[in-house]
Amino acid sequence: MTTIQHVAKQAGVSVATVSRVLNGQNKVSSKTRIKVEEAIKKLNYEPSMLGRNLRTSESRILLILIPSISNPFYLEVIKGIENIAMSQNYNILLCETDSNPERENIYFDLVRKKMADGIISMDPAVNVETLKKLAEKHAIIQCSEYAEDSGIPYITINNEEASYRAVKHLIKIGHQKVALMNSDEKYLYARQRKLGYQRALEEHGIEVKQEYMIHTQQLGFEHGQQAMKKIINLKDRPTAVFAVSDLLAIGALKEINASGLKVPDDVAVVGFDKIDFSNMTNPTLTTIAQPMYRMGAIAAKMLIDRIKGEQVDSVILDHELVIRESTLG
Amino acid sequence: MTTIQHVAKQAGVSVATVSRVLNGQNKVSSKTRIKVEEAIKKLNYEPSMLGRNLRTSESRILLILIPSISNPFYLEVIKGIENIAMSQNYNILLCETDSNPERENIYFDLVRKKMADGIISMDPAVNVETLKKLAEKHAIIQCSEYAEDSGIPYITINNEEASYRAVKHLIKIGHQKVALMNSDEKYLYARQRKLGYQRALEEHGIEVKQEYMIHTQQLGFEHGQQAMKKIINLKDRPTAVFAVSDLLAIGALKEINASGLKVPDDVAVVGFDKIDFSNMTNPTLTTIAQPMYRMGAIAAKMLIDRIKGEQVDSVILDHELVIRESTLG
DNA sequence: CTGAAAGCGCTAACAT
DNA sequence: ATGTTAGCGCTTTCAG
Repeated sequence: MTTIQHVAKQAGVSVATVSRVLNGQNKVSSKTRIKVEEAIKKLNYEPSMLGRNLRTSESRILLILIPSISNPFYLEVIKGIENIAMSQNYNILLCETDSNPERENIYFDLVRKKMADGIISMDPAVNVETLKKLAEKHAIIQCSEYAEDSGIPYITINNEEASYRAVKHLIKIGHQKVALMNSDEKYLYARQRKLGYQRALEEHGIEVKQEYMIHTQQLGFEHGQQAMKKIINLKDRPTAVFAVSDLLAIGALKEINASGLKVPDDVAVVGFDKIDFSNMTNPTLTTIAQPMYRMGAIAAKMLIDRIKGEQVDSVILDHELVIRESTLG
Repeated sequence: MTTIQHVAKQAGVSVATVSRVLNGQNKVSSKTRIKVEEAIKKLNYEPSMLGRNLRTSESRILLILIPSISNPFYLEVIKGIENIAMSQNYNILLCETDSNPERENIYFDLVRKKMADGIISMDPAVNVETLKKLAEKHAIIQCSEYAEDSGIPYITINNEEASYRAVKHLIKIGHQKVALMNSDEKYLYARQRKLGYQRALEEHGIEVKQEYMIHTQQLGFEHGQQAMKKIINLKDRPTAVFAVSDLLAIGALKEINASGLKVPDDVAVVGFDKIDFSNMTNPTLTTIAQPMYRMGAIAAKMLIDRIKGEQVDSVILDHELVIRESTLG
């Protein structure tokens, strides 16, 4: 392997000078710079990050914690993170926890062991206590999902408001019997979206029925199908469903169809996230758009600032209701 | 920061002994082992990968090159890679090239600079010459897409055969006018799947029409929609479409629907990959199932073996035709 | 503007 | 079984 030593010898300078050229420091005369550059080219030298990383005591790796790689919502956020990270010479390690504490701990170890410089946590199931502990010594940002009083900076949207608007839209187009397809209320976003749902109903004098609020274990198509099955079998069947994830909503669409009912005539459906696929279903899905890319980009910037030792403030981003066929007519 | 030195001092042993305990070597008496473990716990010591990595001259990172993170096909493969990698204490760096040579080069630099120990390339658009050059000094495996005579080990399925079976199925259920929705033929898999398409037609004495073979720039819903628009407007409209990706097929489904035609009665559709979505469409999509998870797992094993300096052989995996509603009736 | 030298945290001969 | 020591490849004072 060619090292900085070889280059120094070849160029007839010291390793320090080679290092200076490598790092673009201007304290090098153009004559020696050229000598060094020629040596580098001639020897086909590639500086090793291993040496540099040890010396500078950084890994230039950002860790991203997501529950599942299968949810397109995260993918779009990741794109935002990635672009900012790359532009600042950071690389990202995608860590899928499957909401499994054991896996989570393996990933946390990565930052403890200096394999990563910081964490963007998007996992609702993350152990907040561990996270807080970790945040004492390491740079951490919470993205989308967060623990309110953890003291760890976060970026998110106003879930309660978004949910409120989705349900209000359903009420406005004439629905009185609106079901909520929610995920487990141990997650903050689930509690927030439920609050918005309730506020919209109450504001219009509609009774909040316990049996209209269905919970799913996870956010996947199949879970949406199963939950929809329950809703369809309700004795006073709802005429509209607000699902807290497009994946659930799409599963619901499928199930409604399978049962011979029509969307939106028999049951209207609203999803959440505006994933690409939500525009490919038949009918297309009304949904809440989150600025996923921007959320990721800002989260990355926040984290890098944090790594640099700066103080950063939490951020709340806007959302938008996108009306499509599943609530039309 | 607590280092191995501190632990050694605290335990009253040498750093070598601490290192031995850390790496689970059995050449340590249980008495000293306990002393060391106590010191570690007391000092809350976490070994730094940075030091170890430099010393052992490895990064324990595997680089995965994919064209786009948005195609669920890759996600499933990645899960397979990830599981094997984690079990062997490797981490994976997901690198999305967007089929952009510039980005590709940035990622290649990561292995040149010892930031990664090896590469699993899944990018059809990869620069084969660069890859070959890189493979001289670094561990590389090609996954799914490959360059035939590059000398770089690969794992894939028999694309020609898979395509042949898909088209044969369409012919068997009565279709004579079968369109091929292919991607750019600069990609090997596109050429192979075209070959299978042609073979199936020829075997049944059906003329291969140039205008029945449509090409898309990328594998996305919208590209499938656009391509389907062209197919619908053909003067002798095909009654069946074989798309080389589920994403394209789902776009096609959407477009057929939008034009007022019915699947499968007016147009039958077959996709490729069996991504999760393919079972959520209406109607559900007939498709070729690839063993994505297994493909990833084996690719990871191959790469790690390669990193260890072992010789590995290329692998061809099985595929399967999954018949669903889009070709029923 | 350049060089000498220290040292980041760890592992692995080699010696005992 | 344990300790001593060299050194992985790099950056960064500190001198000159």
